[in-house]
Amino acid sequence: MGRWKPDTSGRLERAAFELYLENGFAQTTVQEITERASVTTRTFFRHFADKRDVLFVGHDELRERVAKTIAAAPPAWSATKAAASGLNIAAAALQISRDEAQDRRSLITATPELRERELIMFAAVAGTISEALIARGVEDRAARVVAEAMVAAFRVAFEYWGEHPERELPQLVDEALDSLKEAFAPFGN
Amino acid sequence: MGRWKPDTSGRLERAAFELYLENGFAQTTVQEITERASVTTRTFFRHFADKRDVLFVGHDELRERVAKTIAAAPPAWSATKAAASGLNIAAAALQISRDEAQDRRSLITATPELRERELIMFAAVAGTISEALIARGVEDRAARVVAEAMVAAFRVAFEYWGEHPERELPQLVDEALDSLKEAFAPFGN
DNA sequence: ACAATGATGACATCTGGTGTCGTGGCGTGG
DNA sequence: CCACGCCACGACACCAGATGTCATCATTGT
Repeated sequence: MGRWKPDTSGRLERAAFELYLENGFAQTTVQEITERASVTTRTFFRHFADKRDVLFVGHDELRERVAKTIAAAPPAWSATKAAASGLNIAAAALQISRDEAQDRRSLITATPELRERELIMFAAVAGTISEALIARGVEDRAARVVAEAMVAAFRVAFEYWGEHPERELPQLVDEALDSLKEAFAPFGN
Repeated sequence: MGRWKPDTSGRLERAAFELYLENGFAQTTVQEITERASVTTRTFFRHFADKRDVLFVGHDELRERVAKTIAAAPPAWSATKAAASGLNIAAAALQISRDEAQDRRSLITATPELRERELIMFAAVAGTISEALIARGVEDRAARVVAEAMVAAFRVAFEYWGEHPERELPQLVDEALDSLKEAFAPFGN
């Protein structure tokens, strides 16, 4: 038996998530979280950069998977098709942990502070995708624009998923990307 | 002569902007700002929601102008063309106050806290454009996707403007939108 | 057995942000 | 011309998030 209970990080994460859902994000203090997890408040900030961070752990890892997927796409594929394959991985992952993902989503959309953080995360995803496209030979600025636009489509699909939880996220993403293609088709500009 | 010096809000805004540029955003305390503006710290928070807010005043007004421009676009125009006209207004406005806009841009990109706020602002712009498109008869989800994607393009152009201040922002926005059209052209999907 | 390591507790402190009440100049209506 | 209410700000108290620093002690490796 160790000096302290094991899995401090996990205990903090669960305690925080529970309390955020029970009482709301703003109404939850770090002290309450650490009391439930039986650590000091100082320890909380050793594991998470701030109160919001606890809701965004694991996204870095998912981003890596997206990047690898794009890198592994057949070289013949267009930039948009390669990027779309990456976004599909992310959508599928979220679809698997649907209920938890939706709970987190509700919290985030209800809290401006968390929305800000979410947007930073999506921006990071766009940055990663952009790099992956550049690695495939896409010109710099075009890569950035395409990555940002496609992440934007993903974001809209993700929002819509919150309003229609019974739908499947990967399909919603496909539909959003189709909207893009339709809107920017060369006629009707 | 009034009981207090006039234009408290303006004095605070200028003092804050100056100090942010002189010492950096994080290194500047609200107390320093209010001392320079000769008010109490409590007064600062009566005029601005938080320390970051001071750098984003006036954007609501610009957003309104964008919305009105889109609403006033010829009904025959496509959604993308109408939205583009709105973005051009914004780009032109920023181009006019180029130096100040670039100073603000530098500050924001250098400060994660401010980037978050900037993204919220762009999200608000996308929301406004989305509404304007819906008012023109565009279907809801398509409007959201198009608005977000085009704002994303604007954002990339704006970033690029920071790296190439001698270029003209409106033209950079056009180029970014062209990238979008090219990427989502129906061949090569 | 002993030293290095590393996670945590304990304590102090700073700063952003909010609630509340008092105060006095200004404008409006009688 | 006076009285009244409004409104911006000062003054004060207070909370919570976040950070720096040092002590502590199980674990691990030698």
